[in-house]
Amino acid sequence: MSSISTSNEAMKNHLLAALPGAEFGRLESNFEVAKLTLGQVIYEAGEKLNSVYFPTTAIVSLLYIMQNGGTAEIGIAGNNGLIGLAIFMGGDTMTHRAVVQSSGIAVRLKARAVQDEFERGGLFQKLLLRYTQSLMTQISQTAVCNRLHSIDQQLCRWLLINHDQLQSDKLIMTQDLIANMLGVRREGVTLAARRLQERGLISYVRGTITVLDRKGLEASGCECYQVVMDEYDRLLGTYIPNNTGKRKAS
Amino acid sequence: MSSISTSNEAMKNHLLAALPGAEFGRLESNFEVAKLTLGQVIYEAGEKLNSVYFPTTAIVSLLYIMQNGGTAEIGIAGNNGLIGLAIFMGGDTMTHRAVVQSSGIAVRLKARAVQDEFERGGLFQKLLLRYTQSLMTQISQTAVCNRLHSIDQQLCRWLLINHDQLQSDKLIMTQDLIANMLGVRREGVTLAARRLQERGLISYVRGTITVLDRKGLEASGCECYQVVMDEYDRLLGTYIPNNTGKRKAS
DNA sequence: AGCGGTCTGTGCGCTCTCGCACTTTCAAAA
DNA sequence: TTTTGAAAGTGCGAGAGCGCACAGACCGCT
Repeated sequence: MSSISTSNEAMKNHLLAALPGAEFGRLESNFEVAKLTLGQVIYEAGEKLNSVYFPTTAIVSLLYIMQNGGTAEIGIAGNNGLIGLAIFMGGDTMTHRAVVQSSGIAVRLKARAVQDEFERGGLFQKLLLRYTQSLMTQISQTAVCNRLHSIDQQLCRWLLINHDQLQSDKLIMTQDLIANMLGVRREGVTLAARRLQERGLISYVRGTITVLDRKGLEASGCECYQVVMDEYDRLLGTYIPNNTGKRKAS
Repeated sequence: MSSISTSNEAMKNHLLAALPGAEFGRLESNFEVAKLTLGQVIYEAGEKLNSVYFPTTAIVSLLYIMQNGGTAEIGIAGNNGLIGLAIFMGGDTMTHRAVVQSSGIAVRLKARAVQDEFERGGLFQKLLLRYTQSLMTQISQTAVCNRLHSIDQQLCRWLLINHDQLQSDKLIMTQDLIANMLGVRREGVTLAARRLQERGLISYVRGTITVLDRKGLEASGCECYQVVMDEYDRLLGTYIPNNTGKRKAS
C-alpha cells in the first residue's frame, strides 16, 4: 500500500530509476504495482492500451502473429525497458502482441500521466525516446539475424538477452515456446539446445534451461547480441550507471 | 535559388506537406535542396549526421552491414518519410547505413532547426514520432518476413514498396543490388524474378525492372506489404490526405 | 569492329530447415 | 501407485536456399 514500497519497486526499473527527483516525484503518486503472469497478454495487435508498463522482475516479449498463425518475436523488454510506447509515440496501438514471457512485477503508469510528463519535454521524454531508438536497434538486429544466422546462433542470442533480465541462471521456458519466439520448429530448437548442452554451455530438463557458461554463449553466438547491448549502453548508459550488471560481471 | 521553388519541392514530401502554415513557415528558410545520387551514403553506421533529409523524388534504403560483409535492408524511405531520425530521437547515430537507392531530390534541414522545432512540441513533433512508429512497423515486418516468407514473396513486397515511391513503373536496379537488399544470393533473385516475369507481373532487362501488373504483385506477395502500408495510413493518413496515390489508383 | 566490364543464366552438390509421424521420458494429479 | 498429459527425442523425405564455377548476353567505349 505504501507509496514507499511502490517507489522502491519502481527504482528497480532502470528507466524510472534514471529520472531526476522532480520528475520521479511527479509520477510517483501514479505508480501501480502489477503482477504479470506467464502467458498474460499486455496488449493485442491493434488493441489500445491504457497504461505503460515498466517491468522490474517480469520479462515481456513483443510477438508478431502472422495471418497463418506463424509467430516470431521482434523484441523483448525487461527491467531495462518499458511496454506500451505507442502511448507516447502517438499511434495508440501496435501491430504486434505483448506477452509475458517470465512472470514477475511491473510498475504501471496510466497513459494520461505518461503523456503529461512526456509533453513537459524533460529527461523523461528524452529517456523514452532514446529507449525507443534502442528498441528499434533491437528489432533491426532481429531482422538481420533472422535473415543471416543459424538457429544455433539465434538461440544463443535469445538466451543471452533473457539471461540479462533475470535474477537467476534458470529460465523457465519450454523448447516449444522458444520455437514460437524464434519463429522456427520445435525440433529445430531441440537440436540446437542439445548442441549447446553437449558443449557445456547450458543444461536443460523439461521446461527449465540453466545457463552454465555465459562467456561461452557469448562466444558461440553471432554479433547481434553485442550490437544490441552496446547500442543500449551508448543510448542510455550515461543515464543509467551500472546497468550492465551480469554482462560485465562474468 | 528562390525559396519559393525550394518550398514547392518541400511540399512534395508528405511529412512536410502536412505541416500547418506556422510550422512550415518557421522551417522554410532552412530548407536546402539536395541532389542524391545512386549509391550515395547519407550516413554510415555510427556516423553522426548533421541534417535530416526529407526525400521528394529520391528513395533511400536503410541497410545493415554485418561484420562478415553480409547485408540486409531493414527499411526504406521515400517521399512519405525522412532520413535521420537519430537527430530528434536523441541517439545521434544509428547502427545501419542509409544509402540512396534511387537518384533524386531531398529537402535537407539542419539538425539544429529540426531539434528546435521538435522541442516546441507541435504537430511537427507529433508527425515525426508517428513516422518513427511507422518505421518501427516496417522494420518489424521485415524481421518476420525474413523469417517466414520465401524469396518470391519478399521480392514482391520489395518491388511494391519501391514502386510506391516512384513516378514511373521502371525501377533502375540490378538483381545483384536487390540481392544485397533482401540479404539473399543474386541467383536467388534471378530465379524469383524470372518466375514473376513468366507470370506476366514484371519484365526486366539488364538493370531495369518494369512493373506490369501491380495488382498481380499484390496478390502474389505475402501480407507484409499491406500491413506496413495500412499502418502507415492509420498513423499518418489523417494528416496526409491522399497519400495513397498509386496504391489505390490501380 | 572490337574490347572489357557488367549483368544475367545455368548447373551441381551441399546444408539447413521444414513437415509430419511416432516414440519416449518425465512430473504432477488421481 | 497408476494414470495422464505435456515435454522432449527421433527418423525420414522434401524443398528452399547457398556457394561456387562458368557461360552467355548486353552495353558503352575506344
